[in-house]
This record gives sequence, C-alpha cells and structure tokens, in this order.
Amino acid sequence: MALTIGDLSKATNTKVETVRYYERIGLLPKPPRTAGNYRDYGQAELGRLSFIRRARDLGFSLDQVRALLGLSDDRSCDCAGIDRIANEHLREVDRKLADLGALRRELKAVIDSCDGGTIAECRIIEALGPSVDG
Amino acid sequence: MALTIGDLSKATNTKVETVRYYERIGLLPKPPRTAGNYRDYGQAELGRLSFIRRARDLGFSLDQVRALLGLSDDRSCDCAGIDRIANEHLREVDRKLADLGALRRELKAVIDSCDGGTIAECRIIEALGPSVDG
DNA sequence: TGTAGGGTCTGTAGTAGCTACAGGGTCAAG
DNA sequence: CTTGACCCTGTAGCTACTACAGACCCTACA
Repeated sequence: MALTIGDLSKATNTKVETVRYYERIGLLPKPPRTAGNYRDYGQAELGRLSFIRRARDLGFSLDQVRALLGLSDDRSCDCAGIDRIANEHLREVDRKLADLGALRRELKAVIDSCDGGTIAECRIIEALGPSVDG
Repeated sequence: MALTIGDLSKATNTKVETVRYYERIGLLPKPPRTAGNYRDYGQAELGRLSFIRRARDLGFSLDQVRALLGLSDDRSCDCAGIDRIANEHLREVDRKLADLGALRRELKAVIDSCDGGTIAECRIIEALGPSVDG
C-alpha cells in the first residue's frame, strides 16, 4: 500500500526528480513522511500522477493540467470546462501542425534547390539570407 | 553605413536583447564601439544576422545555425556538410509532424468520446488516467 | 543652457519543464 | 558492519530568448 517515490516513478515512467518537481510547483500534494523522512505515497497520488503524465503526453501544458485537475476534483460540476480546455488544446495542436507543414515545404524547397558544388555557389546558403558581403 | 543595434533590430525583426544575446553566445562578433560606447555595425553583421534569423525561422537550432555559419564561412569547401545538416533537420521536422499527427488523433478521440454531463461521468477525465480514488 | 524623450549600456533574473548534480542520510542484505 | 541502492535538500544547468533595473548617451526643442 505504501509507495516510495521510486515506486511512483517506475509505475508512471517519470523521473524521481520530476515527481519532486511536480510537488514543488503544487501539482502533487506534499505527502506524509516516514520515520526516515521518506515520502510516503498511496494509491491516490499514483492516480493523480498518472493523470498528469497522460495529459502531458497528450501535450497539455502544466497550466492546463493544473486547470484540468482543479476541475476534475469537483465531480459534481458539469464537464464543459474540461471540454473547453481540451478543444482549445486541439486548436493549438492544429496550428502547430499547419505551421510545421508550411515550414517543411519551405525547407524542402531550399534543400531541393541545391545540387552540390562548392559553398560559394550553394543554393541553401543563398536561400538562407543576403550574402555576407551583400 | 554605420548601423546601431536598433537599426539591425528593425531590419531583421529581432529584439535588441536578442541581438546582444547572439553576441554573448558567439553567433555574432563583438562589434567596434562608438565614442559613446554604442555598438557600431556594418552591412556584414546585418547579413549575418539575417542569415541567423532566416535559419531560425526555418526551425534550425542555434547549434545548427552555428554549424551552418561555420561551414558557410569557408566558401571553397563543398556543400555536402550544409546539405547534411539541412536534411537532418528535415527528418527531424518529419518526425515532429508524425508525432503531432498521432497526438492529434488521440486527443480528438478523447474529446469525441465526451458528450456532456457531470465531471463524474466525463470521458475526457476518464481517458486521462485511473481515477483519483483508483 | 537646460531638459525631455528616445535610444543604448551592463548585468541579472525570469520563462517552461524538466534534468543533473553535490553532499549527505536511510535501509535491507550479506 | 559494510556495501550498495535508494532517498533527502538545494542548487545549477538546459533552450532561446525576454524583461527588467539603473545608468549613460544623444538629439531636439524652449
């Protein structure tokens, strides 16, 4: 039943330092300590940490995770707030996908323009800006 | 001909602090100073900064930019090194696109599973991990 | 000549989200 | 009773900037 920080760490694939970090910034509660001053966790903390890690894996920021945790703690409220945060995040992801796609096209064009030779005639270098003696 | 740091900043859409930062980390040379201890830039520095910014816009890391600058300084070498860095970066971008795409699908599935109601029955929260009282 | 406003200078600290130590204490096994 | 794995606190590092504070410089206008 009692779990050490190492147990939590292994179970959630999180570094020990990261668990302590989450405690420091208030995402995880300060747990009771053993006689030897070791952190003493239970199932609740394991669940909470799993939640945090899963949300992080899905790309939610720590602030978003904090908000999700805050909302999910009140199980009687309706889940519109949760839905809003998740959809906001989805829009962010879509923006990033679009940006990264555009960047890829541009980068590909720069690379394709080059067909070897010396640096002096390298199209990649050319494409990257006005030449140094411009 | 003589450019202040503000001129460079405006011409390349870079914050003044960022220009000083690039100097501090060695991407830009330490320029001569005016009588009043202002940085005194010429066209060469403008070109170099433009190059840096353009490469950054294309998602190259500062380390990659440093390598590109190093290679491009020797104009007689062949451009295989440049090509290698650019293609490496392209592969990185492709990896990120794939990861982000996968993340998006998963996030979408989580969101779509929710059809309102209270937090207690919220599928988003459920999907994010074992419940707190696991 | 004085002053108001911009711009610039150095140096330091903050951002996100960890990660990596140093220098110590604790605990179970042999 | 010692070895080794774990844990503790506290601090510094990472990327790529950004944001001050407190001072100095430079130009224009009264």
